[in-house]
Amino acid sequence: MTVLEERSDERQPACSIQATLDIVGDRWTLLILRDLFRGVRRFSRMQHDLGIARNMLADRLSRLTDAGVVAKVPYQHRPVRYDYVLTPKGLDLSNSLLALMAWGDRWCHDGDAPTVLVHADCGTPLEIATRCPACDETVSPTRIRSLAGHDDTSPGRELAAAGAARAFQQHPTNGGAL
Amino acid sequence: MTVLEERSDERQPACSIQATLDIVGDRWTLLILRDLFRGVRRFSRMQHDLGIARNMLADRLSRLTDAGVVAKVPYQHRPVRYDYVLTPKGLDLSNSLLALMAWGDRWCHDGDAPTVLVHADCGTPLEIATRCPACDETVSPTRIRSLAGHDDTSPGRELAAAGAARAFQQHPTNGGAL
DNA sequence: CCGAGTCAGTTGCAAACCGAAACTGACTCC
DNA sequence: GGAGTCAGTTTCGGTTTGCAACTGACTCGG
Repeated sequence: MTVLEERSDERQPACSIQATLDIVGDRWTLLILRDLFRGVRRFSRMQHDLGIARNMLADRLSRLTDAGVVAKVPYQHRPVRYDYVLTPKGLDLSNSLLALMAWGDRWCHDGDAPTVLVHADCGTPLEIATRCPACDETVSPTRIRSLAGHDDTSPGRELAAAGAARAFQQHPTNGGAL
Repeated sequence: MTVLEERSDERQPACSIQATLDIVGDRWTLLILRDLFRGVRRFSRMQHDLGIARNMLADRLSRLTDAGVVAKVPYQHRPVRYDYVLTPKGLDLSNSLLALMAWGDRWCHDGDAPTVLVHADCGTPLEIATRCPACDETVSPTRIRSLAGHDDTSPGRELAAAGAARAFQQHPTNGGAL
């Protein structure tokens, strides 16, 4: 039992972030998914791109396949050789990858992104955002509240965002990136 | 040198996803950030919430502090005890966390989210989306193209999304989540 | 002022994880 | 038919992880 699956003991039984990390919460797994999104489909190509050990790659791909995130489609028989392609479940991770990438662009590369993602229809650089469908506007972290889904008791808790922002203001000496 | 920092050998020197993962690409780190977003600020509370070993927690918090994602603000002297709060850099990770959470809601809990995030101003459940600011619309993964930022040669590559979707259609027998 | 309790963080050690290299089949190409 | 490629699997030693116990430095009640 590896660290990737051991969380079945469920300390936070119903946390979706934990559930997601149980599947993709591993540096190699996320980098493999990045490669898949970029169109890399072959074992050897990924191995070369990532510099990952082959046993690790084989292990991660089979986990992803078991999880239904990736599917193996044979491109050759005897010996069977597979392309690894994203399933709909895997494609749906694009927002997550994009959000991580956007953060890296902003904070690790001073905003000048190594690769820019643009809208295929008009060429405009894309952005990722939390939105309120009713107000039809982008919502800042300070305007987010969490609501218990079922078995919790606190309705409408303030997320840390606002509080943290306040607390942080009071100590402007800390934090490198201010 | 841990797995968290060893990537300075830079196989993909300018990949923002890799850069991001160098900082937060670790299951504990992301769960710690989740707690911070929820308003947990004390060492002992996090330790109890997460079930993480204290040395791990101390290590991760000091990494996050070094990275400027978290700041320590003392709430007591002799002995100095700290609140851990998100810096602006840390707050900016909310989109990433939300995207991971949304994915877990959809694919690990059949869509019935354990916790729902709503707009503080109107109570509407939020969504996270990739958007084109010019077209003012949500962009699906298949309509995304990648553009090299500077030192690459391939302008306007098709991301895997479209191709993978096609390839996957041709083999509808694979993949658990169809 | 004393002893119990709490809290943040460190140290020791066994277990789990990781990656390099070697190995295995089963081709493909000349 | 021999060399080369490809997708893994196995082996093995070093690194990392995490539990448990320990260390300071308080706080609190009396």
